[in-house]
Amino acid sequence: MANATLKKIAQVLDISVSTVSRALKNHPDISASTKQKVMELAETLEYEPNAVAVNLRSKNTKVFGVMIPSITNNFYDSFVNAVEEEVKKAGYSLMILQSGDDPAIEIENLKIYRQNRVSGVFVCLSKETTNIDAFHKMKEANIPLVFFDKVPDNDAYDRVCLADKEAAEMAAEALLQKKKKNILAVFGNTQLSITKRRLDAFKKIMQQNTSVDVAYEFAGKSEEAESIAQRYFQLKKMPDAVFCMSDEILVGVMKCIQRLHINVPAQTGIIALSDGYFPGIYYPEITYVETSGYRLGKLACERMMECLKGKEETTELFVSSRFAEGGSL
Amino acid sequence: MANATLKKIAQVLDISVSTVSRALKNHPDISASTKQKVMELAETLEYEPNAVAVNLRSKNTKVFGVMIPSITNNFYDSFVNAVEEEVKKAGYSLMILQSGDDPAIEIENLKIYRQNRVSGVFVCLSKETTNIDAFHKMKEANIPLVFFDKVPDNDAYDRVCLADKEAAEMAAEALLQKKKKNILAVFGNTQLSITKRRLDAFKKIMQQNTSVDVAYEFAGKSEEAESIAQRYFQLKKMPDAVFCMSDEILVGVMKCIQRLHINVPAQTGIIALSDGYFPGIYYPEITYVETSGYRLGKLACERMMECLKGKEETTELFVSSRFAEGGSL
DNA sequence: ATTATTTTCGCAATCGTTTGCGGTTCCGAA
DNA sequence: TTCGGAACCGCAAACGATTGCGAAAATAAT
Repeated sequence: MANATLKKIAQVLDISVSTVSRALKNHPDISASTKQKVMELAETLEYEPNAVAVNLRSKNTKVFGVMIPSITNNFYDSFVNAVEEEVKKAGYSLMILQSGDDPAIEIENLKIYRQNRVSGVFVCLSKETTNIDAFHKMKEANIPLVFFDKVPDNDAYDRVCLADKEAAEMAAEALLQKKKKNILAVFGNTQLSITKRRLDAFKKIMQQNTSVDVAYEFAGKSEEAESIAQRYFQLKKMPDAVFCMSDEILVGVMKCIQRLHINVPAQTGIIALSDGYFPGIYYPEITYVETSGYRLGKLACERMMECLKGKEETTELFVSSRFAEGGSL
Repeated sequence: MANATLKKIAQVLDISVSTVSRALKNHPDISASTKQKVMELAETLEYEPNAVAVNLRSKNTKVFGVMIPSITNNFYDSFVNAVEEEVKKAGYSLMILQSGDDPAIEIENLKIYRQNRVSGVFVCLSKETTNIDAFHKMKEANIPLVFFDKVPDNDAYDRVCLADKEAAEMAAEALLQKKKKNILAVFGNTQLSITKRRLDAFKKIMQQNTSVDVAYEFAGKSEEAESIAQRYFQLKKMPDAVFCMSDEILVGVMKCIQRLHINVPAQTGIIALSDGYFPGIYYPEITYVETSGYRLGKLACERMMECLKGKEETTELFVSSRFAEGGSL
């Protein structure tokens, strides 16, 4: 008998629904014998509480929203993976929606989250989002928000980010230490704050060392990174090292490296900021500074849980970086 | 005023809750003037229906479950991507749970889906699952199930699969057409039915042509594929082509190719079964037979929608394959 | 003016669960 | 015998929305 309810159990035993409810929760008001009977019947009827009804009454759905530009992305994957692992321990589930980097869909999605009364939402902003008014409504609806990765420029929100500054600095210093003198540095979309932070930090280190020549380029997609690399590696004076701000860029650059049969690290060095998967698929493996989506997910969960406990002050938190030696520099 | 309810609107306008409900749904019983007032107030109060309450009453949550071994997997990603895109059109959302290839967690997850009264579940079985009794309960609870990719051997369930046989045949024939005579064919875990199907089809074609030498090897992970390739490419008689059953294997093989500086396709040809992303990151791009997670997702959705409409007969459906010319063969 | 018919709306039940409050029953103590 | 207090359980409201049915008011028909 699937879909048993408290009422059915009550009718069979000829007792009230409230007694059944209390018995199943081991409430002290109920006698041992009654509890026994109720629990046995519940067992044989395969009773399972209707979460929807429980949610309505408790006003707590135990569901978190996760909004990302696209799920087909290694970085977001590992973020989602971490979050799913973590919140499950506390009995929460995930409702994942993709924005497709479209602010209109983003707003639609927020509406869905509100209507479903999720307990909180993890948000990575789309590339195109400039106006974050829509997110205010969530605050009004008392739904905690934790931004990650692409976060708004607003101290009124909780944000967890990669330690972009630190990571870019580590990479820059590694390049200097290896005495690289003619560096191609490829960054992503300049609109993104993530790009700005990495770029600024990288530049700062480089400017301290005037004997180093750095060319800064920007690529929104792998293909652009590939053609940029193509251009530079056909110069008489080839770069002696390439810095890749992201996996996407690394992939593009490496395709060019393969095309031109450039020997790494003999002819040129490579260093990237990465989650760690892609650096491992090449030979030699790429030296990278880790920017872990997984650890970011864990951190975001921690923050979310604090929000649920009523923490008021908003903060910006960072996950630290780690240098991972490959053989490419 | 966030979290407005029908009741609040009713109180303000001094009318009944039912009238408010009908007015918002444009019910003919309600006068135009009343509708006007209700809708305006709903607008200013930013009323949004409580999906939880609606669900309880309608017994329809408009949420699908998606259970996969792990979300950090390109193939499942594109599947989930497709499903999310598709079901959103019909107003559905997704609740994603990972099994971690653990049958016990799988059963736990099914319970969560039942308690949340999801409208249906897309399931990819874990590698370890042998007993599928737990899935019977879903049928009893009247929750439609659509299995994909790793599906049970049971005609009582709906299944959508890649056309493994067809894809493996296409790849095999491409190898023959290119007059390859000494082929290394790397397959995945032999336990998986997906491996068996691909292997059988591939072998069948190859056996029709006795002049071709094929070495069959099996790798559960990228690293294993890499060391297998390493072994074969150090032989006096190098393979003149490699067949890779999956992206995972392709990545491992390609790492070896890079390590040994083997020229593709001059020294050896490569062909793979793949979703299409990884073949594009190498130069030359890898020739592959497409096994699209995305299209599998679309197909699974179609089937799910039919289940909701009450289709009784269960079927096994396949997504066709497509040959994609790279430059690696 | 009286009856018939619309138009317009409210009552109350329902979905399944939880919980404050009050009401029996029963036991032992005064 | 009577009172006090556990021990045990049910009533009813609540969460928010939907809907069949009946009722009042307004309009039309006779």
